[in-house]
Amino acid sequence: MLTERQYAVVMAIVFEYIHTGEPVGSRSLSKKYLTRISAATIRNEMADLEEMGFITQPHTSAGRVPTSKAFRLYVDSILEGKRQKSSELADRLLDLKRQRADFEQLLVYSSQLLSRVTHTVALAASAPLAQVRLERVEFVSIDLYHALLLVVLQGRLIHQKMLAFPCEMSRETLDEIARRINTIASGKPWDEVRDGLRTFLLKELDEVSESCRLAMTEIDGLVSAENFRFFTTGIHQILKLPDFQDIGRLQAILSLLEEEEALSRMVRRYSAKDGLNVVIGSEDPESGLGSFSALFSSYSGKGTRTVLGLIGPVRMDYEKAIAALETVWDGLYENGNNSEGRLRD
Amino acid sequence: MLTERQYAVVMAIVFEYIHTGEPVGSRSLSKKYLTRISAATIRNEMADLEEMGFITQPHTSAGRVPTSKAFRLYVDSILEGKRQKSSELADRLLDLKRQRADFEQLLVYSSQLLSRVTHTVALAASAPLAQVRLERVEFVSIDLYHALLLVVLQGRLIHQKMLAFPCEMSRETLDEIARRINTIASGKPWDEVRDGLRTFLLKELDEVSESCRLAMTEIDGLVSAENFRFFTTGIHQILKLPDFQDIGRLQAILSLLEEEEALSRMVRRYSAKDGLNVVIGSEDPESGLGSFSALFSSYSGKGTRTVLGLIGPVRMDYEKAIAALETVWDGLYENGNNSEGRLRD
DNA sequence: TTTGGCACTCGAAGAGTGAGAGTGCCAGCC
DNA sequence: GGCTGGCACTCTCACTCTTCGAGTGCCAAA
Repeated sequence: MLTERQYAVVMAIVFEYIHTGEPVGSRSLSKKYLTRISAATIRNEMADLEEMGFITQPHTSAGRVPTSKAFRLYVDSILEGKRQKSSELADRLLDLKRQRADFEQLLVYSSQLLSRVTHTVALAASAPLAQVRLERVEFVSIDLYHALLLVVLQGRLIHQKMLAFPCEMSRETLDEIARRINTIASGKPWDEVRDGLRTFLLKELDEVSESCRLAMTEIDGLVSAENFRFFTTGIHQILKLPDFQDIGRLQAILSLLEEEEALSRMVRRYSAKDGLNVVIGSEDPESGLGSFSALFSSYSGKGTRTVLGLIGPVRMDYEKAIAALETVWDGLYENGNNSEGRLRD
Repeated sequence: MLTERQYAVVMAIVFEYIHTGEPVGSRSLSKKYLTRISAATIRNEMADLEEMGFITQPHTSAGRVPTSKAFRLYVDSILEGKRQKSSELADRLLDLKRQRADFEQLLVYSSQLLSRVTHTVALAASAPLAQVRLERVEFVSIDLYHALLLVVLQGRLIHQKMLAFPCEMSRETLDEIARRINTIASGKPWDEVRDGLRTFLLKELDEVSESCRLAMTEIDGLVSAENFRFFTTGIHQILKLPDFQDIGRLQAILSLLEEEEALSRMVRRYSAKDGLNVVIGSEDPESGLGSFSALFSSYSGKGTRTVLGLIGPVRMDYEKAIAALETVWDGLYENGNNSEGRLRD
């Protein structure tokens, strides 16, 4: 539906706008990018493109600003092509991996790295999948009234909760409870076993039923929801950008970043399918991104869903940002079996 | 060294400045606060006070702005008196406590509450004391090459680390290692046992020495440093304040909040003694607080040091903020044995 | 020692102006 | 028919000038 020339004009406008932040005029386009077409011709094309919704004018007699539709076109064109990996970034990630941190920690370090390199807010998240399998349950007795409940999930994912019992619970009792739970539930997807387990326990283990019931509801809360754990870094990075001297826009994004609930909804919505996704804030007012864009790389494997993302201004350097995210993401998962947080070296 | 009247003038200037944010003129002082003294007299006093360093003029023919010296005077006068507790705040905290969360979680909730009420950034931190006693060490075997190392410290403080072993480690071996460590080290302050333990282990447990040595260095890193764990909330709160429409100041504080290292240094420096401390940023340029002030409430008990704090603009409502912090802090620790994160109800 | 009065200072806000960038449209050219 | 150069028009931005008001400092009188 776009002629080749119109496409070229849109791309040039987006490119120029990303690099200057100012409305783009026909003359500068003709001079810098499309030297074979005159400014007047570009003006005509621009009028059409404006009608089609790719660009707008902040006011008469100003240049054109790309709309989210144009950004989408631009981003898709980048995603289609191949990006060059930054070998420097890959090296620095390798350094991180040598520090033998666990996977979650590595994820945090990676996001810090990303944030510094791209001058955006980086976001890392991991969540157990709903259908994750329960490996086993274990109690670590702390004193007579307290125990640490460890839920070991598939893929070495561990959730834990300190439990307070209303009555004395000996180590032996706890071990026995854990043994019984494991006999029934180990190896099964948690959402399948949960209900059966609860009724079983409440009926069979009458002598310790009160504590058991308590423990059960706790376990429930631990894994039942597909809750992301979030790590964000680099808020100060976006303050450096010339775009956000105006506080109002910052407020929106900071509220979003501090509100795990909203953040979780946003991430779940836009990282639904594995791989790299680009969300342009103004494309969907309900995203909560406002005048920001986000990139998400996500992957579901053995029990966990992992997301690594960037949040930056709509006119961020997508090419660089996408390349950086891909480089880091691939670095995280490369060496085959190293994925899923394996710690072997 | 200040006459009674000079003192009154300083207090009135600070009070008015806190509530308006504008330089305070002699006329409005005479009208609003010191009705028995004429503006001309106040002008004379102001000239003296300026010489003494309590107030400054942003430019000739503007009102006076209090300096950190004046703020300090004001804050001290508040701390001397008694504040009224907000019963609403106390009630909301009680609600939180009923949710049976562990102490650290409760601390986080409390700080969120504080942030909302005072419109400042709230900061919660907890750290094991250097001389904390080791209760015991436990390994939870995950698979042949991985185990979760749990270090149980005095006061139910738990540190943990996922360990990767370079060779197979059976559950029995791990239990044996833990048993030996516990025999020697349990009940002793960690910094005392550490060195002896290391040499003991490296010599005695030769057959599993490589893994042991690894485990030991990990334990070391877990407790050796007095590392605060930080939780901050409410960054978006300070964006609402009229003072910080200027990005530069925000940048300083956001960098500080995102840099755990610097934050830790700052907190350690200003919450050295138990109780409530007020830091006025401009009083000490090295604080990193810039044009912000901070309140810290801190307490060291059975193994942990806990800090709850607020960071707000220098001209924050200290009276309200101090009262709020005190209310929440007392709420956290009241009911005697409920302190230290006891979970009984 | 305190007070009223007066001249002076300075910044904030508003109006006016010119420069510059950009557009839309028209008429001519390939 | 599509492309281009030219021209009139529009709108913002930055700058200057002016006015207004709040506030001071100082002096002389009570």
